[in-house]
Parts: sequence; structure tokens; C-alpha cells
Amino acid sequence: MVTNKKIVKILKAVADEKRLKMLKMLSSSSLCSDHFVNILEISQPNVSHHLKILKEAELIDASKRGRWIDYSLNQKNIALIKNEVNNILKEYKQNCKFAEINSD
Amino acid sequence: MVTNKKIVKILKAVADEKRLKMLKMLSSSSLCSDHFVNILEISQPNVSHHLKILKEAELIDASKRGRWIDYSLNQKNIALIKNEVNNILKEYKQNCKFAEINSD
DNA sequence: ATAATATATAAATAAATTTAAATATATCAA
DNA sequence: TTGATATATTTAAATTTATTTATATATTAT
Repeated sequence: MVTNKKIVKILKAVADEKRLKMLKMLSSSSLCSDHFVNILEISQPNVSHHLKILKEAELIDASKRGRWIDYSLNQKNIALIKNEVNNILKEYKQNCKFAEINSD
Repeated sequence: MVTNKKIVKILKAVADEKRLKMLKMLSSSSLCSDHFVNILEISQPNVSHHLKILKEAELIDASKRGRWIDYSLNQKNIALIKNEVNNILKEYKQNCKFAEINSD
């Protein structure tokens, strides 16, 4: 079961121009952090920070390959969030209980 | 055409626990601001502020009825954002051009 | 071992967001 | 008109998030 808090965490992770671009970049192939540095033209620690947020939201996976770390989309969780967004606005359509909506 | 900025604005509007609850509440019927005050147990000016953010993201509509204002989901834009979220992670799957991803 | 490279972490600062408190506006009812 | 109600706006304070700068860790190549 996915809590409201978790969904908000995921949505917050996506709701950022740079991270949205990073996710789009990852949709074509897995990438290392220096790709983001070069293409988005932001500092390496900044990229590292944004990657951390995406990791903590479990939207991406990291796998070490020698000196490099390959980042890739976590397809399972991506599917999950798509599903959640699709449902957000219909799950309470019927038999709506406000008490339930207002829980965490 | 929907810009990246616009999508991020919408995602930011949704990426908040209170606003997410408000949207869920609105999925069953249109409501006035005091419903949110009572059910979410937050102050009236705070509700007003969150409603403004949802309005500016064009996720909800407001229609005046005497002393009250009825808020309702803007179904057109809700559909839009669902669609965008669904597409975010597949639109660049093929023939991905990073220059394009990194534009606004 | 040493130097170079890829990434992470920490600390400091800047910027954005959220909340609270006070006040304003608009409408209705008496 | 006066008082009550629904909502909005403004300002300030608190909190969270993003960015920068400096430094650390881990791996590889020489």
C-alpha cells in the first residue's frame, strides 16, 4: 500500500525542472552523473543532490560500474506513480469519506 | 502546446499533502472553502492560499454563488496533466535529442 | 605509491514555499 | 445601515529546498 506521504514525496521529486529533464534523459538510456553535468550545465554536486532526491523517491536505481555509477529509471516505481496519478482524481469519486481523505 | 514550465507548475501544485487532499475532496463534488477549513483543520487564509495555487495551475475552477464560491475540478486540465505524467517517461524513448530535453 | 577521475558529503548561503496573524472586501440578513 | 459571514490579501515568520564552495572517498591508470 502506498501512503499519501509517499505519493507526495514522489510528486515533489518529479516537480522540478531539472529533475524532470533528468528523468526524460534516462528514458532513452541509463546515464552517469557527468552526462547530467554536461547537458544540463549545472555543477556536479548539484547533480548529485538531485540524483539523491530521485533515488530517495525510488524513481531511479544506481548501479556501480568501476569508477562510474549508472543511473536508470526504476520502471516498477515509475509505473506505480503513473498509476497513482491516474487514480488520484477518481478513487474517491464514489463513497467518498472525508475522514479517509484526511488521513496520512 | 504545454511547456515544461507549465507542467512543473502543475506538478508543484499537486505535490503537497494538503492540496492533494483538496483535489481528492473535489473529485466527489464541488465545495466551498469552509469545507476545507473544517475537514483539513487548517486556517481559512491558509486554505485560501492553497486554493490560489490550484487555481493558478488551472487545476480547479471557481464560480461565485452569492456569498459563497464553489470550487470544482477543471476536468480538462486534470486530463491534461494525467496525460502529461503518462507521457513524461516515454516521449523521449526514441530519437532522443538531449538539446531538446534541455529546453524550456 | 601517485595522480587522475567519478561521485558523494558537508557547511554555508540563497531562494522558494508554507504558515500564521492581522486586515480587507463583498454579500447577505435583519 | 449595521452586523455577520465567506473569502481574499498582505506582511512577516518559519520551514524547506536549491545552489555553491570546499573537501572526502573510491576506483583506475601510470
